[in-house]
Amino acid sequence: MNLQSFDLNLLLAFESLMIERNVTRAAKRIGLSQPALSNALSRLRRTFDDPLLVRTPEGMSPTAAAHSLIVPVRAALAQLRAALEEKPAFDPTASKRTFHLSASDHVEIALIAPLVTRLLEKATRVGLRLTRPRSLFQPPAAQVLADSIDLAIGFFPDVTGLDASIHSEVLWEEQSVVLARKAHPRIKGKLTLRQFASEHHAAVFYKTEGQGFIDALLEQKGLARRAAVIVPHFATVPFVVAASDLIATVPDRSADVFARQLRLQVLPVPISIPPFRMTMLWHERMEADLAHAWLRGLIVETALGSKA
DNA sequence: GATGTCGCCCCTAATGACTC
DNA sequence: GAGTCATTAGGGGCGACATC
Repeated sequence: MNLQSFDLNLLLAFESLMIERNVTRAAKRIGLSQPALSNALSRLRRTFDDPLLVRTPEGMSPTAAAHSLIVPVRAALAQLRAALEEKPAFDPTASKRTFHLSASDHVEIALIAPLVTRLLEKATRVGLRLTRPRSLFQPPAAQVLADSIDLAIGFFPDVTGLDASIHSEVLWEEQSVVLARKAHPRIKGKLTLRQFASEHHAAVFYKTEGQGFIDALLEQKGLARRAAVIVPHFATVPFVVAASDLIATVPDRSADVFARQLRLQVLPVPISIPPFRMTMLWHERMEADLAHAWLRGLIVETALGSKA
């Protein structure tokens, strides 16, 4: 590629698109009109000979090429920003900083474990301190992010109404799968919808009352399931499934981790469950913090690379 | 240095695709 | 059918380049 004929502003457009997964919001983010960003996207597509982001019912979904491109692009932009701001670059090998993260148990299993491996390779003295969010699906208040949490990572169904001071980036899209023990007497690599409804479940319920979304989906089809065990978090579920004939519907990343360790089979859910986006949130006051930008880059890199 | 031409990028407005 | 969002079309501004 000839760098002289490449508009480097396209990298900013690409970064913004990868963060927002929406052309309108990505345009607003970098101060362009929506058609201008749409045009920038089409130029990016021509340049890289790849659609990069494709329209889906859930929004603009990055291709494999976009995923592999964003890591070096982010690194290059971070270096440029550091150079332009004339601040010394963050040295991960020398830093003793401890980052405070808010994450659910699922995020800990799917992301934090591989993140720690990378952290130990690159920044032996940097620490992580994790706290459990008060509400799993509600983003923390802007003041909390500003004062006591460096990053909040989780499934936040509605990030459109966030305070303007909160920045967000989608890390990955999670699919749901079914876990059953390999020695299950009735399940051998396949699961019909009727069988899914008739088996006893280990269910994850964050609320103390009301109906779960899987129960609502089954009800639409005139079916119901029996939750023999209800727990408030994902971490217990694979152990319950491994020790019983119960089945459980869990996020695929956690399922992959536990299936390898606990002799479990992972099966497609025989009912259409929309994927949910795992998102990282941070306060705008962290934007100029090079150490924070470095950690965000490492998290994005880990999220892209830790999918089994 | 001044002027004209060309190409690029952004804008507004219109259109198309998709979902509910 | 209405609403949302991406794409396309046409026009204007601006910079690069060639010519005088």
